[in-house]
Amino acid sequence: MRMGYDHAVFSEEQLLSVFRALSNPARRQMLVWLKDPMSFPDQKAEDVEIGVCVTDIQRRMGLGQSTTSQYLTMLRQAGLVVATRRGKWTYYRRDEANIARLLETLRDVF
Amino acid sequence: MRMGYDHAVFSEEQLLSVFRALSNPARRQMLVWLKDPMSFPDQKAEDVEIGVCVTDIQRRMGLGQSTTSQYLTMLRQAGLVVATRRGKWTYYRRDEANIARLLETLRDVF
DNA sequence: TCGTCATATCGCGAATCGTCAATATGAGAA
DNA sequence: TTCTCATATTGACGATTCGCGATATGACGA
Repeated sequence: MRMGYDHAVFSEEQLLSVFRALSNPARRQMLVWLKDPMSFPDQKAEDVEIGVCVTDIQRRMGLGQSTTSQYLTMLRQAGLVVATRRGKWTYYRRDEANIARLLETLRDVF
Repeated sequence: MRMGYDHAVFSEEQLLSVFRALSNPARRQMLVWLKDPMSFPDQKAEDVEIGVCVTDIQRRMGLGQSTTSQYLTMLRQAGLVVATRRGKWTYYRRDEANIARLLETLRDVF
Protein backbone atom coordinates (compact mmCIF):
# COMPACT_ATOMS: atom_id res chain seq x y z
CA MET A 1 0.00 0.00 0.00
CA ARG A 2 1.23 3.39 -0.91
CA MET A 3 0.32 7.01 -0.41
CA GLY A 4 0.47 10.06 -2.62
CA TYR A 5 0.19 10.09 -6.39
CA ASP A 6 1.92 8.15 -9.10
CA HIS A 7 0.91 10.54 -11.78
CA ALA A 8 -0.42 13.80 -10.51
CA VAL A 9 -3.33 15.10 -12.55
CA PHE A 10 -4.17 18.76 -12.61
CA SER A 11 -7.14 20.14 -14.50
CA GLU A 12 -6.59 22.79 -17.12
CA GLU A 13 -8.25 25.24 -14.76
CA GLN A 14 -5.93 24.35 -11.90
CA LEU A 15 -2.90 24.66 -14.11
CA LEU A 16 -4.14 28.01 -15.32
CA SER A 17 -4.50 29.34 -11.78
CA VAL A 18 -1.00 28.14 -10.98
CA PHE A 19 0.67 29.87 -13.92
CA ARG A 20 -1.40 32.99 -13.39
CA ALA A 21 -0.35 33.07 -9.76
CA LEU A 22 3.29 32.69 -10.74
CA SER A 23 3.18 35.30 -13.49
CA ASN A 24 3.61 38.03 -10.92
CA PRO A 25 6.97 38.78 -9.31
CA ALA A 26 5.43 39.70 -5.95
CA ARG A 27 3.54 36.44 -5.64
CA ARG A 28 6.58 34.46 -6.73
CA GLN A 29 8.64 36.29 -4.14
CA MET A 30 6.17 35.36 -1.43
CA LEU A 31 6.44 31.73 -2.38
CA VAL A 32 10.23 31.83 -2.24
CA TRP A 33 10.35 33.66 1.09
CA LEU A 34 7.86 31.25 2.61
CA LYS A 35 10.41 28.50 2.12
CA ASP A 36 12.05 29.80 5.26
CA PRO A 37 9.52 31.27 7.72
CA MET A 38 12.29 32.23 10.14
CA SER A 39 13.63 34.66 7.55
CA PHE A 40 10.72 36.91 8.46
CA PRO A 41 11.89 39.36 11.15
CA ASP A 42 9.06 38.84 13.63
CA GLN A 43 8.55 35.12 13.09
CA LYS A 44 8.41 33.04 16.26
CA ALA A 45 10.14 29.70 16.19
CA GLU A 46 7.13 27.97 17.70
CA ASP A 47 5.00 29.00 14.68
CA VAL A 48 7.37 27.76 12.02
CA GLU A 49 5.27 24.73 11.07
CA ILE A 50 2.03 26.65 10.84
CA GLY A 51 3.48 29.41 8.69
CA VAL A 52 3.75 33.18 8.61
CA CYS A 53 0.95 35.63 9.36
CA VAL A 54 -0.32 38.09 6.77
CA THR A 55 0.98 41.19 8.51
CA ASP A 56 4.54 39.88 8.58
CA ILE A 57 4.34 38.97 4.91
CA GLN A 58 2.83 42.35 4.09
CA ARG A 59 5.54 44.29 5.89
CA ARG A 60 8.29 42.42 4.15
CA MET A 61 6.63 42.68 0.73
CA GLY A 62 5.94 46.36 1.04
CA LEU A 63 2.54 45.94 -0.57
CA GLY A 64 -0.81 47.14 0.66
CA GLN A 65 -2.68 45.00 3.18
CA SER A 66 -5.52 44.16 0.82
CA THR A 67 -3.16 43.34 -2.01
CA THR A 68 -1.17 41.03 0.22
CA SER A 69 -4.32 39.27 1.37
CA GLN A 70 -5.56 38.86 -2.18
CA TYR A 71 -2.27 37.52 -3.45
CA LEU A 72 -2.16 34.97 -0.67
CA THR A 73 -5.69 33.93 -1.52
CA MET A 74 -4.61 33.42 -5.13
CA LEU A 75 -1.65 31.32 -4.07
CA ARG A 76 -3.97 29.28 -1.87
CA GLN A 77 -6.52 28.73 -4.64
CA ALA A 78 -3.68 27.65 -6.91
CA GLY A 79 -2.78 25.04 -4.31
CA LEU A 80 0.64 26.54 -3.65
CA VAL A 81 0.09 27.54 -0.01
CA VAL A 82 -2.12 26.47 2.87
CA ALA A 83 -3.87 28.85 5.25
CA THR A 84 -4.50 28.13 8.91
CA ARG A 85 -6.57 30.39 11.08
CA ARG A 86 -5.54 30.63 14.72
CA GLY A 87 -7.12 33.31 16.83
CA LYS A 88 -7.20 36.52 14.89
CA TRP A 89 -4.24 35.53 12.79
CA THR A 90 -4.13 33.60 9.56
CA TYR A 91 -0.87 31.78 8.94
CA TYR A 92 0.25 30.83 5.48
CA ARG A 93 2.76 28.14 4.60
CA ARG A 94 3.79 26.42 1.41
CA ASP A 95 1.91 23.28 0.41
CA GLU A 96 5.10 21.33 -0.26
CA ALA A 97 3.35 18.08 -1.11
CA ASN A 98 1.18 19.70 -3.73
CA ILE A 99 4.05 21.77 -5.09
CA ALA A 100 6.08 18.60 -5.50
CA ARG A 101 3.45 16.82 -7.56
CA LEU A 102 2.90 20.02 -9.50
CA LEU A 103 6.56 20.08 -10.44
CA GLU A 104 6.13 16.50 -11.56
CA THR A 105 3.20 17.49 -13.74
CA LEU A 106 5.22 20.25 -15.35
CA ARG A 107 7.31 17.61 -17.07
CA ASP A 108 4.33 17.05 -19.34
CA VAL A 109 4.21 20.68 -20.35
CA PHE A 110 7.93 21.20 -20.52
CA MET B 1 35.71 20.64 -20.26
CA ARG B 2 31.96 20.75 -20.14
CA MET B 3 29.10 22.43 -21.88
CA GLY B 4 25.79 23.81 -20.74
CA TYR B 5 25.07 25.36 -17.38
CA ASP B 6 25.63 24.23 -13.84
CA HIS B 7 23.14 26.64 -12.43
CA ALA B 8 20.94 28.27 -15.01
CA VAL B 9 20.26 31.89 -14.25
CA PHE B 10 17.18 33.62 -15.58
CA SER B 11 16.47 37.27 -14.95
CA GLU B 12 13.25 38.25 -13.25
CA GLU B 13 12.10 39.66 -16.56
CA GLN B 14 12.79 36.44 -18.40
CA LEU B 15 10.96 34.40 -15.78
CA LEU B 16 8.05 36.79 -16.02
CA SER B 17 7.77 36.36 -19.77
CA VAL B 18 7.91 32.60 -19.35
CA PHE B 19 5.12 32.42 -16.80
CA ARG B 20 3.05 34.94 -18.73
CA ALA B 21 3.45 32.87 -21.86
CA LEU B 22 2.38 29.74 -20.01
CA SER B 23 -0.59 31.34 -18.32
CA ASN B 24 -2.66 30.82 -21.41
CA PRO B 25 -4.10 27.43 -22.35
CA ALA B 26 -3.67 27.98 -26.09
CA ARG B 27 0.02 28.80 -25.79
CA ARG B 28 0.60 25.88 -23.46
CA GLN B 29 -1.16 23.62 -25.94
CA MET B 30 1.12 24.81 -28.73
CA LEU B 31 4.14 23.96 -26.65
CA VAL B 32 2.84 20.47 -25.92
CA TRP B 33 1.89 19.75 -29.53
CA LEU B 34 5.26 20.95 -30.77
CA LYS B 35 6.84 18.10 -28.85
CA ASP B 36 5.84 15.91 -31.77
CA PRO B 37 5.89 17.82 -35.07
CA MET B 38 4.66 14.75 -36.96
CA SER B 39 1.41 14.92 -35.02
CA PHE B 40 0.50 17.87 -37.25
CA PRO B 41 -1.52 16.53 -40.21
CA ASP B 42 0.46 18.23 -42.99
CA GLN B 43 3.91 17.97 -41.45
CA LYS B 44 6.59 16.59 -43.77
CA ALA B 45 9.09 14.20 -42.25
CA GLU B 46 12.00 16.10 -43.78
CA ASP B 47 11.04 19.24 -41.83
CA VAL B 48 10.79 17.59 -38.44
CA GLU B 49 14.02 19.07 -37.11
CA ILE B 50 13.27 22.58 -38.26
CA GLY B 51 9.78 22.63 -36.80
CA VAL B 52 6.21 23.31 -37.85
CA CYS B 53 5.06 26.24 -39.97
CA VAL B 54 2.62 28.82 -38.67
CA THR B 55 -0.24 27.83 -40.94
CA ASP B 56 -0.20 24.23 -39.75
CA ILE B 57 -0.15 25.35 -36.14
CA GLN B 58 -2.93 27.81 -36.80
CA ARG B 59 -5.19 25.24 -38.43
CA ARG B 60 -4.76 22.81 -35.57
CA MET B 61 -5.24 25.48 -32.90
CA GLY B 62 -8.34 26.90 -34.50
CA LEU B 63 -7.20 30.43 -33.71
CA GLY B 64 -6.93 33.39 -36.05
CA GLN B 65 -3.77 33.79 -38.09
CA SER B 66 -2.67 36.94 -36.34
CA THR B 67 -3.32 35.48 -32.91
CA THR B 68 -1.33 32.38 -33.75
CA SER B 69 1.59 34.46 -35.00
CA GLN B 70 1.54 36.66 -31.92
CA TYR B 71 1.40 33.72 -29.53
CA LEU B 72 4.34 32.10 -31.26
CA THR B 73 6.25 35.35 -30.97
CA MET B 74 5.54 35.37 -27.24
CA LEU B 75 6.74 31.81 -26.87
CA ARG B 76 9.88 32.74 -28.77
CA GLN B 77 10.57 35.82 -26.67
CA ALA B 78 10.14 33.68 -23.59
CA GLY B 79 12.83 31.38 -24.93
CA LEU B 80 10.50 28.41 -25.22
CA VAL B 81 10.60 28.01 -29.00
CA VAL B 82 12.95 28.87 -31.83
CA ALA B 83 11.89 30.30 -35.17
CA THR B 84 13.59 29.56 -38.47
CA ARG B 85 12.68 31.33 -41.66
CA ARG B 86 12.96 29.28 -44.83
CA GLY B 87 11.52 30.75 -47.99
CA LYS B 88 8.14 32.20 -47.24
CA TRP B 89 7.61 29.90 -44.31
CA THR B 90 8.59 30.33 -40.69
CA TYR B 91 9.07 27.11 -38.80
CA TYR B 92 8.78 26.93 -35.04
CA ARG B 93 10.23 24.26 -32.83
CA ARG B 94 10.73 23.90 -29.10
CA ASP B 95 14.00 25.15 -27.63
CA GLU B 96 14.60 21.98 -25.67
CA ALA B 97 17.95 23.04 -24.27
CA ASN B 98 16.57 26.25 -22.85
CA ILE B 99 13.42 24.54 -21.59
CA ALA B 100 15.58 22.03 -19.75
CA ARG B 101 17.62 24.63 -17.92
CA LEU B 102 14.41 26.54 -17.24
CA LEU B 103 12.94 23.49 -15.55
CA GLU B 104 16.12 23.34 -13.51
CA THR B 105 15.67 26.96 -12.48
CA LEU B 106 12.13 26.29 -11.37
CA ARG B 107 13.46 24.26 -8.49
CA ASP B 108 14.43 27.56 -6.90
CA VAL B 109 10.90 28.89 -7.12
CA PHE B 110 9.17 25.64 -6.29
C1' DT C 1 7.09 44.19 -62.42
C1' DC C 2 2.75 41.87 -60.70
C1' DG C 3 0.23 38.83 -58.20
C1' DT C 4 0.04 35.53 -54.63
C1' DC C 5 1.05 33.17 -50.52
C1' DA C 6 2.94 32.96 -45.64
C1' DT C 7 3.76 35.62 -41.89
C1' DA C 8 4.07 39.77 -39.05
C1' DT C 9 2.30 43.99 -37.26
C1' DC C 10 -1.35 47.42 -36.18
C1' DG C 11 -5.53 48.93 -34.11
C1' DC C 12 -9.42 47.76 -31.83
C1' DG C 13 -13.15 46.65 -27.95
C1' DA C 14 -14.03 43.52 -24.27
C1' DA C 15 -12.15 41.34 -20.48
C1' DT C 16 -8.80 40.78 -16.90
C1' DC C 17 -4.80 42.35 -13.95
C1' DG C 18 -2.19 45.35 -10.48
C1' DT C 19 -2.70 47.90 -6.68
C1' DC C 20 -4.75 50.77 -3.69
C1' DA C 21 -8.14 52.98 -0.10
C1' DA C 22 -12.28 52.09 2.08
C1' DT C 23 -15.13 49.08 4.29
C1' DA C 24 -16.75 44.64 6.26
C1' DT C 25 -16.03 40.50 9.09
C1' DG C 26 -14.52 38.04 13.00
C1' DA C 27 -11.94 37.14 17.18
C1' DG C 28 -9.89 38.51 21.47
C1' DA C 29 -9.69 42.18 25.36
C1' DA C 30 -11.86 45.30 28.47
C1' DT D 1 -21.48 44.85 24.78
C1' DT D 2 -17.92 47.69 22.88
C1' DC D 3 -13.33 48.59 21.31
C1' DT D 4 -9.41 47.11 18.84
C1' DC D 5 -6.59 44.36 15.97
C1' DA D 6 -5.87 40.97 11.98
C1' DT D 7 -7.67 39.71 7.88
C1' DA D 8 -10.94 39.55 4.01
C1' DT D 9 -13.86 41.71 0.66
C1' DT D 10 -15.38 45.50 -2.25
C1' DG D 11 -14.94 49.30 -5.43
C1' DA D 12 -12.20 51.93 -8.21
C1' DC D 13 -9.16 52.98 -12.14
C1' DG D 14 -5.19 52.83 -15.11
C1' DA D 15 -2.54 49.20 -17.39
C1' DT D 16 -2.35 44.97 -19.67
C1' DT D 17 -4.27 40.84 -22.09
C1' DC D 18 -7.28 38.29 -25.40
C1' DG D 19 -8.46 37.50 -29.84
C1' DC D 20 -9.95 39.43 -33.89
C1' DG D 21 -9.93 41.80 -38.68
C1' DA D 22 -7.33 44.80 -41.49
C1' DT D 23 -3.18 45.88 -43.28
C1' DA D 24 1.88 45.68 -44.09
C1' DT D 25 6.05 43.03 -45.23
C1' DG D 26 8.69 39.81 -47.68
C1' DA D 27 9.61 35.88 -50.68
C1' DC D 28 8.52 33.35 -54.55
C1' DG D 29 6.62 32.46 -59.37
C1' DA D 30 4.86 34.17 -63.79
